[in-house]
Amino acid sequence: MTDNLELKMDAYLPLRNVVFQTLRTAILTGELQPGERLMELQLAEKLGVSRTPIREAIHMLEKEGLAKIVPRKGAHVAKMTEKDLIDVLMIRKTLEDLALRTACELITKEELEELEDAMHLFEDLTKQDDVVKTAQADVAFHDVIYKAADNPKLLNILNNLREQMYRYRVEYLKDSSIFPQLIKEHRQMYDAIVRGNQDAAAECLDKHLHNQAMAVRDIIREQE
Amino acid sequence: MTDNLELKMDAYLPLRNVVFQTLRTAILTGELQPGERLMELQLAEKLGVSRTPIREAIHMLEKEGLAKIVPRKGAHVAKMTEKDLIDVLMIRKTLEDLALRTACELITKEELEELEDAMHLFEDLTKQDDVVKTAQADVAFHDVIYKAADNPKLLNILNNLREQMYRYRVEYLKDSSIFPQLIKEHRQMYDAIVRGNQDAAAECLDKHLHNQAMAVRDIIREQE
DNA sequence: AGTACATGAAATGTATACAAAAAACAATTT
DNA sequence: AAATTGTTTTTTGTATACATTTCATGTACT
Repeated sequence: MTDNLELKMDAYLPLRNVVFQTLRTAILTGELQPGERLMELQLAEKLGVSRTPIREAIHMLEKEGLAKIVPRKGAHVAKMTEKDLIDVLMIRKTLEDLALRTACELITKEELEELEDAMHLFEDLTKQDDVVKTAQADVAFHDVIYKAADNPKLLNILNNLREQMYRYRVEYLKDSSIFPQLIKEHRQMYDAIVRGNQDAAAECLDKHLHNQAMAVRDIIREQE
Repeated sequence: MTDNLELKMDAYLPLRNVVFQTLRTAILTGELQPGERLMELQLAEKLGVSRTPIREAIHMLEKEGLAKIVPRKGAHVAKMTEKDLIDVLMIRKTLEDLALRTACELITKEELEELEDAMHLFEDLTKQDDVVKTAQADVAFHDVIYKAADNPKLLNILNNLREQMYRYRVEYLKDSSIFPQLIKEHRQMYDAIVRGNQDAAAECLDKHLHNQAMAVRDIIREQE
């Protein structure tokens, strides 16, 4: 339930993209909650545009797994059940493992430096109190790894899967007591990658994902 | 280049879905070729509808990886480079392995029968001369396996990835000399699943995919 | 000749109007 | 009171009109 969606008119982008980004952020931050209806006219009036770009943005959201469209009924913010979570996790685990191992083989010196920077940035941000930025920094850390795997399709799928869990995860990042654990996991993963030790890196990743999963599961359970 | 697209008015479906199916089939059969432009007005006139459902159908095609949209430039049928093929295959290999192993654990007696039926149907169709039906039967065989894994998201991703290669693969199925090999691979995979031997099944799958990949690669190379 | 710029055609982006379906509500019947 | 039907309202689906951008062509100027 929200009243103050507002467009950030980034000049030259098609309106549908601006609307998409606006709605996406609203969903990821929980401003638009799972199950909430996405009505075209209502959103169009709220954002001051016509229905057309709203429709197209909603279709884009559906592509990302953030909205569900039911023909002739309308759209709503996608809900995630515990079964969905298990399914997504199984895929993520498999693909993140692939990405990580590939990255271990292909990563360049420059990318290793990027990874180190991303790690430090995350650590610094945990000391401040900005959940959104901290979450973004965490994403950025993993992104460096994904990108090093040099497979855009894989990157795309992983981002999609991650995003579906992301909005539940923001909640979990509000609990700052977990930061030390996250920092430790990042460092272990970084070290393993530097050493080129795929198995060790994969093991870290597995734990990291498992922890995330447990946290998200708790939040999903609460919601029901 | 095609002139005779025609809508199959399946009564109660939203027009966008009908248009989507029409265009999808045209792409998968090669009627609309990789790189060919998808112009809204042109398609709208050809199919006798307005631009709106065409636009929405094109967005759906993009979601499936069959079309590429460039803002303010328009859309075209997606092209696949050799690098794309390698990337897609890496993901497919990983996820099909996951699906197969999960299926080995979860598959029911009924589904095993379905799998056997699908296998026989494929074998029968290879004796006739309908490339499209044969290809569909091959898809159906693998679908039974995917479905047994009981993970709709995984099913969805795998279907998408497969579809991206499918239109190149139709060409390759026209060469009927490869049928014996395909039949053999299906049988080996079926046997391995019946025995619950995950490793053996996975090995079959690997070969199966490898063969497909080589064939698609050749076709892609020809196109350049 | 070659570059820059103007012009026009064609395509996509957006808004709006109208049609059709679904949902909400009221009235009536059982 | 519950169920059913009919009516109104809301919402999505589709068509169309208008705005903007892009691309190609052609012309003027150096």
